[in-house]
Amino acid sequence: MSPTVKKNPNLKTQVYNYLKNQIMTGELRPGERLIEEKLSNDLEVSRSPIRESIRMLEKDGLLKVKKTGGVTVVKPTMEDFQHMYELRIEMEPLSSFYAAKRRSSEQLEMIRDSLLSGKQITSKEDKSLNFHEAIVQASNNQWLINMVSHLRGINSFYRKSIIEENPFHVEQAYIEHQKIFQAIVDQDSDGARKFMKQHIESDYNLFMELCRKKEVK
Amino acid sequence: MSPTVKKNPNLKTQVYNYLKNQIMTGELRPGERLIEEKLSNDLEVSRSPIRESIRMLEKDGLLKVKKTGGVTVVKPTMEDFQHMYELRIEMEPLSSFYAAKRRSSEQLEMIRDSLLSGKQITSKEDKSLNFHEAIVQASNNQWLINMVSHLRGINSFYRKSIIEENPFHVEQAYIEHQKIFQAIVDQDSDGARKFMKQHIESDYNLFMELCRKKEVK
DNA sequence: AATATAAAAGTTGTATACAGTCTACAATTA
DNA sequence: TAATTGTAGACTGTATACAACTTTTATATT
Repeated sequence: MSPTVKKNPNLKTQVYNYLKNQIMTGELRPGERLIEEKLSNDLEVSRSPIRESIRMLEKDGLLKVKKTGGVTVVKPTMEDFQHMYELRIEMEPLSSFYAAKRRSSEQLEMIRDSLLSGKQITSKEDKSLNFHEAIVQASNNQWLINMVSHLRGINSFYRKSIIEENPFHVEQAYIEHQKIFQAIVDQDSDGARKFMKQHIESDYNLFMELCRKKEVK
Repeated sequence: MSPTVKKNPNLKTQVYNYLKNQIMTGELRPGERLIEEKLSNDLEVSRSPIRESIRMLEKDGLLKVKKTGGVTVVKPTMEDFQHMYELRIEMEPLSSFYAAKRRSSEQLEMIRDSLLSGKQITSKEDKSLNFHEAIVQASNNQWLINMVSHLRGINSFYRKSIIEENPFHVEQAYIEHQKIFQAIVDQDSDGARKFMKQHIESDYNLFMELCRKKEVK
């Protein structure tokens, strides 16, 4: 056997990735119930790896067990959203702060790349994800990376659950990204923190505005 | 085991709690490997609930899989510790901030109780856990509660892993707690945030000092 | 027709079986 | 002696079996 051939990750990991993706993309709707045996048939694996991946997704906050038994996709409320922003508005600036302090030159390049690729995006997809992701990575704090990635993931899923169309203010975002980037280049950690805070705040305001429009409709 | 009448929480939850406790108290040492079959024999349950609780503990950051397969108790480094404090030093003040804003009168009573019970503790155990826990709860932000509880849990476990004896500065801590509490009573959210930040900072300094002493020895 | 009750179907929780993989150590060869 | 191969035993990953619960549907009672 060739030693170069990468072995497939185990089934529980594949199932985990599959389900996570289904939830994130909205194929599995909030509130929808997951039936282990049905998944078992559809994916052609036994229930064992399915149950294990369900436990992981529970911990991710994407699934929740009903008191009676049985799991459903989490159904976010506006309050959840509010609470998540209360966190993001502190933690993302924190990640900028440490990114400015500790980024390696490779990491700086990663951030620059994602900044530039974000310039020419359509309003359909949120490539700014990459910019933010590159910044947390550059914070070089594994705990911060995990928490912020997690928050951003759920946040984007929640956002999709609450408002269907999701226009991003591309021009505005790009300007804000530039300011953050420059501060990180200059290793101006306080500036990086401040600009990121403003950026998240304006994202929050945009979101709230969209929610209000939706209510009116 | 015996399929007699068992109404109580399911086995995976019991196993999860048991293992978590074992890890937190240090019965299971950092780096130690967990053998599913051995646990299965010891606890007299099958491997199924054991595997599921292992997946949960992995997500908690208490266990990690080795590339070869098999899980071990996480072995924290000083860098981990540093990184966790970088987070706590932001998030605990944040929880104080929202506690001051949103605490119910019942929650305020809970905080008062834990403040007073913390007054007469020995230096052996950290009852101040309760004070901090009561405060996050009063933030009424479920996401913040989860993250801070998680951080505090791991932090205390890590602390135990690095320095054996763990003297707390009871008097000093009580004074700081009082200031935080008063700010929460007064709904002075900025004050609550500031005092909590000072408190965590002084905790951090104490910890670093202990580490240095240990190195010298 | 409404309500209570029992039988059936659907689902989860747990145990067990088994195959493939890894580890350790003894036997073999250079 | 050192390196290599073989092999038994130890573990894990996955599948399957089955009992206990739930929910639904059907039946009986009033």
